[in-house]
Amino acid sequence: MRIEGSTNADAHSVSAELKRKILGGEFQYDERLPAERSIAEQFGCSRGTVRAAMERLEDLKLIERRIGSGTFVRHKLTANETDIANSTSPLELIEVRRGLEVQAIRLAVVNASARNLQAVEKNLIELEALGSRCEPEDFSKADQAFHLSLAECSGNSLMIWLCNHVNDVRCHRQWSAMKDKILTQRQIALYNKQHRAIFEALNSRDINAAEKETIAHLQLAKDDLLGAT
Amino acid sequence: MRIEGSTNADAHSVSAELKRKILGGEFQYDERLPAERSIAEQFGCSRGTVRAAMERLEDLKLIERRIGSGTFVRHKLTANETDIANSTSPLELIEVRRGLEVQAIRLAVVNASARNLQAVEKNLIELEALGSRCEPEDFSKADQAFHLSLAECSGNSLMIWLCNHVNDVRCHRQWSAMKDKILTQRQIALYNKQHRAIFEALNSRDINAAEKETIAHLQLAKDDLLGAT
DNA sequence: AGACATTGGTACAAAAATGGTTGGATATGG
DNA sequence: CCATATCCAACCATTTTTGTACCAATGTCT
Repeated sequence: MRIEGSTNADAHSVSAELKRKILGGEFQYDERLPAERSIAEQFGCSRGTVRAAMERLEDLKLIERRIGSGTFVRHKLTANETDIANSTSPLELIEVRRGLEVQAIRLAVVNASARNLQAVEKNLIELEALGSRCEPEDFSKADQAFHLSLAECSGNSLMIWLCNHVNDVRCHRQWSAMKDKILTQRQIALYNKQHRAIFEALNSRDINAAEKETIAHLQLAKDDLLGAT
Repeated sequence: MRIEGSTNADAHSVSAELKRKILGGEFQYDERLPAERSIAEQFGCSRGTVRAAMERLEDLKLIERRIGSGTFVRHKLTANETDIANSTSPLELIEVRRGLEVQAIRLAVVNASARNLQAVEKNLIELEALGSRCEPEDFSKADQAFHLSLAECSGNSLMIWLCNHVNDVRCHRQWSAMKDKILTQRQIALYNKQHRAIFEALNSRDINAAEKETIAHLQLAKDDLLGAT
């Protein structure tokens, strides 16, 4: 298990995270990245590990490094990254999730194994442990993990695949820009209540309650989205 | 037989779950899986069991293992969406369509333009013109076009994109094999009645009727599928 | 111009982590 | 009883990560 921030990270996860931040626009073009030693401290790993990750990104032509100066973003995307993700608005995303995840929870109630439920509960507990004062970024990640573990319960490969890819969209720019506005302490607390309710319904195999709670959850997310624009 | 011990897992269930996570995209291409020892702990089984499961996945060319480095996803199938298609059963497909298309029709009732409705009607007329004696292959194509034009009405680009790709799955092997059994004259006539009902509901902007008819349509398809196996 | 701090680049050895392997103990079901 | 499967505890070979030290280039200050 890779847990961000709190524990050590290997070269793969470091490069993946940096890549995500660059492609997601968190690090703008031509911007200088933090120093290697600084990133190492931030990830809780050694400088050598960070350098290994950097070499990967350099091979991908995502960054350029200059001795004594720093590391700079030099990405040339457009071709590969102009996928559906970037042209999808957060509102469109919620509408699709409402279709997919409501059906997923219905299947989950029927098909979830004991192990599936344990995984969901684990993610739920981690999510709740973050508390309502956590960083929106951290909450968003844990929230995504929770919802994906719900999809897992469906036992339907196609459903899982779709939920995974649809949730990837959340990492992109338009959504990132709104996270800070929407994910206030108050809303996080509300969301967590709903997460708990969804899990309880699923755990007791109550299909109607599970569906109702999931719809309520996505409806709230949609309302928050509309309120923030 | 395997009694569902809540914690222990045998090689079969471990490999099945890992396979699902790979196919579902939770473990993406080129990503490193958790270490064997870590997976063993997670599943509450021994490392040997995990290794047995891994060997299965290696035989299936799903993963590649490197000493001292780790286990990596080598599944070209995750690279594009047509591959998940081949490993999706018709039943799984119907379940996903039930999620997507029901939501699509709800959005369609709200958002469909006059031009959208004309396109749907055109496809519907063509479908009906085929009659109930047509080739299953031809009906399937026209049916697909009709359903895609419904998705178009949603005005949600992500929804349209997903419905397009999900419907592509129908062109593949497992589905093709069943077409001839299911698409009898009698069933084609039934399906066409439902198509007409869906269009009428959409055209008169009756969201509840549209949803009800769509659910009924997919339910019938599901029942036929179950009956044919 | 010169001193100094900061940056990435390099080298090397110790420590840790990883998959691969072996042998024997312990069930479980035929 | 045997066959199969699982578990456990080692050990091996390889790779990765770490820690440390130092080098070279750059930027900033006096």
